[in-house]
Amino acid sequence: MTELRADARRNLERVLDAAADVFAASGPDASIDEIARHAGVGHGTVFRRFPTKDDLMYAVVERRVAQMRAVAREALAADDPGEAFFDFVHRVAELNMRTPGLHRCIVHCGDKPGAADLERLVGKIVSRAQRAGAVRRDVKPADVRALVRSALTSAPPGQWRRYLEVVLDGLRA
Amino acid sequence: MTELRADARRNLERVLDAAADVFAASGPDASIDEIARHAGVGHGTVFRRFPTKDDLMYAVVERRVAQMRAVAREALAADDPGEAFFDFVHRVAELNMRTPGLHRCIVHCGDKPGAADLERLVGKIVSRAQRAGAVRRDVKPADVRALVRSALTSAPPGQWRRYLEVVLDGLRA
DNA sequence: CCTGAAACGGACTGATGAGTCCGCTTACGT
DNA sequence: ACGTAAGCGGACTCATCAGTCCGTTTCAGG
Repeated sequence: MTELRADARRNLERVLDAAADVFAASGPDASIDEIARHAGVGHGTVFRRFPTKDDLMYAVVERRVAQMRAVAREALAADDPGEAFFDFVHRVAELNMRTPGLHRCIVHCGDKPGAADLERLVGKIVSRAQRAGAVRRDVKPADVRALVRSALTSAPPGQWRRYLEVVLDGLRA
Repeated sequence: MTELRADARRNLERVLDAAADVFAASGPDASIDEIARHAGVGHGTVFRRFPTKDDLMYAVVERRVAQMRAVAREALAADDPGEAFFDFVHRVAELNMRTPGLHRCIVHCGDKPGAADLERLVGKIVSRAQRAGAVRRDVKPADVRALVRSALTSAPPGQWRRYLEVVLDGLRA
């Protein structure tokens, strides 16, 4: 069952690549038809591998979530908890704002794929920074995520760094 | 032409009231059919008065924008510029968060209706507060609006006051 | 080769929602 | 009261998009 025919595997890759491109460009509203066209296959082919549009989106989003987990693990290994936290936020923001459409897909997915793990890591980063007195104590990790995310998505193109600084200033103890 | 027949005027009011209710409950995605049903008229009747859905939404949004203008004028009349600014933001937030759906409509409208005027008033409030040293100088009125708005819309139900405080802290000089 | 299973792709369905049209109804001036 | 224009409402069109189905094509093992 894991053994796909050669053409099938090729098409599967094409679909995933196309989906990454199109979702990155148009966000979660991208249509399956457009992705299929971009991949050079019929949309029936897409649906055979991914029964629903969300399934396809999760597959694309998963890669990004994995990257973020890696960044989070690095932050936990760093020495200064406060610096680690702010650096982590900056790096994740940088990662996501390179493809704002994909970022909106992550939001749309409600963090379904490998989110629990990432959530746990972020929780550690935040509470460590709070214990070190670098971050105000009346916020939870979910609050940090929501606030940062909203600053990023509401900023006009090219302005998100400034907006992020404002929110991060507000988060300092 | 401005003289509507009595039944027409009655229906127009019903439509506007229904639209206010439904948009407040469901945001900009509310369908014309639902509004018409809620008003007890056919949807043809709605379209006769408001050629497009956006026209109807603007009409509803206009009322709220007028309220905000009034609050802004009060703020400009206050003595302490810094206090006036933060108080203004709080009051506008309070106003909008009582009907989050309508708030989303305002966002959707991109501030089309009477926004220029409101924009101008807010500009004065902000720069006055900046001159008084209460607000950081590297933000423009549009930034304030975007940041506050994003904090409000991204907060979980009941949490928006906390989120607003974080952003306002970030905006202080 | 040659055959059968796997894969393909596009026609089709079904749902939704904006906006149009027109035959019927109703207000209101005379 | 009555004629008519304003008003009504819902059936209809049109577009979009997710998801299904099935006749045809293509791969791969013997």
